[in-house]
Amino acid sequence: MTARRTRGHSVGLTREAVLRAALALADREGLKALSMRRLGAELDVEAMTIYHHVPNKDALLDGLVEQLVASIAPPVFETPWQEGMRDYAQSLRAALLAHPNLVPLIASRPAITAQNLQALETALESLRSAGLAPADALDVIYAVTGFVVGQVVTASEGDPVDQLAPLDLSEFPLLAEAAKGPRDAEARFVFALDALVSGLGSRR
Amino acid sequence: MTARRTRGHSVGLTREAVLRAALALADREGLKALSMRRLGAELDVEAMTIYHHVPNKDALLDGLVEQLVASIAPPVFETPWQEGMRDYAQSLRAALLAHPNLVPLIASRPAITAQNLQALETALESLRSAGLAPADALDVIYAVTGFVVGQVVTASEGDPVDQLAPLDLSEFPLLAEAAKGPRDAEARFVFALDALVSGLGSRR
DNA sequence: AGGGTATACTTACGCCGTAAGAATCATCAA
DNA sequence: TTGATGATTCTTACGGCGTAAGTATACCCT
Repeated sequence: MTARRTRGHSVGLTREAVLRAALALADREGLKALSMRRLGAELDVEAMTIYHHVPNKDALLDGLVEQLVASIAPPVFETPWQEGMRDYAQSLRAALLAHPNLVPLIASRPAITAQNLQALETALESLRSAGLAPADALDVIYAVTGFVVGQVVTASEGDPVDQLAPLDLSEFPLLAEAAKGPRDAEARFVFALDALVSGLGSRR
Repeated sequence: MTARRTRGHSVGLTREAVLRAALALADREGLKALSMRRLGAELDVEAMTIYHHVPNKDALLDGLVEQLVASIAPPVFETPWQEGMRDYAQSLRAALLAHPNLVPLIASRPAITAQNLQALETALESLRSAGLAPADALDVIYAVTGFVVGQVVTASEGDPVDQLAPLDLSEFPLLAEAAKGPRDAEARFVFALDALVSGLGSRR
């Protein structure tokens, strides 16, 4: 009854379609669910068909992080550059939090592609007009990028404070007291980001 | 000829021995090589035997990160606390760099155990005698820990500057200029760490 | 009309994590 | 001494994985 496709009939698969479906699947069901067979099913195609658009699974995963990194708006800096740097950090964090299941991927594969290098170069230009020498600018970008990744990674493992509930709080009085505050992940991030950026500013 | 063991003969396996062998294998051949069968071979035991000392593979991986986190010397803070915080960051970084293959693990699983919470509580005590209120102290520890993880994670993906070689440098003049400096990963880390810690200090 | 090329499918191999159960050993009570 | 009990290990098997190799079909250009 159903009009089953046969061999040779193109279904119009493209690398972009594959990556989009992979991203959707990973977002929806997690990285472990993202297998070639499962992704094939999602695309209504046999697993091996995907290999016509992506050389292997690692390349597919690389494609996912490349897409995610590319989705970040290229930062623009004015004088002083601190505010632009905070904006950059926030949008990087937002991009990561938009796809929490991909965070472990980001943390384990390089995201250096020609396009991303171009964005980096543009940022360096922008920072130079804001008064930062290229070497210093690179250090600053590097510091902030790593910082954001770290904050997101450690926070996405679950806030330590949240894990206190099932434990005996009385054994950890200071922790219990510290956890009383209304601080959430966002506030903590802003607090640390402000500290880092202001520290970077006063140092160079 | 060889004295082959048979069923029932205990080989004296313990959870600790399993974790040690797993760590050694992951260090030597990477996370992908760390399969239950392969680990069994390493211990001269069938794969299923391992399940008597560890409920499943995820628990084994959790054990690895728990061990790694526990290997960090509990930080001690005096007045002012900034120097102790830098020491803590350095020893955390050293612990991570000592097992680079585990970094993706750290980045994807919680490391909250009773022992680690105890270390955290101790650190909070120490920070309070150094003049920091518990809530602020927790924020600071949280900021620095995430920062270190992020620096290690992004740096262990390979320095972007190192990846420039095969590319056309003339397209990215500022990047090329910035890469000329003698900055290595260590120097970059210290630079960013100093900025963060001093920023944290001047803020509270 | 016919051959080349792109696309998709099929089959198969060697891995993986682990559920279920059988075999052997050490210990101890009767 | 014997026999039951529990601890420890090995064996077998299942479903899933990534992907190499080969096959079939459809479209396009001459």
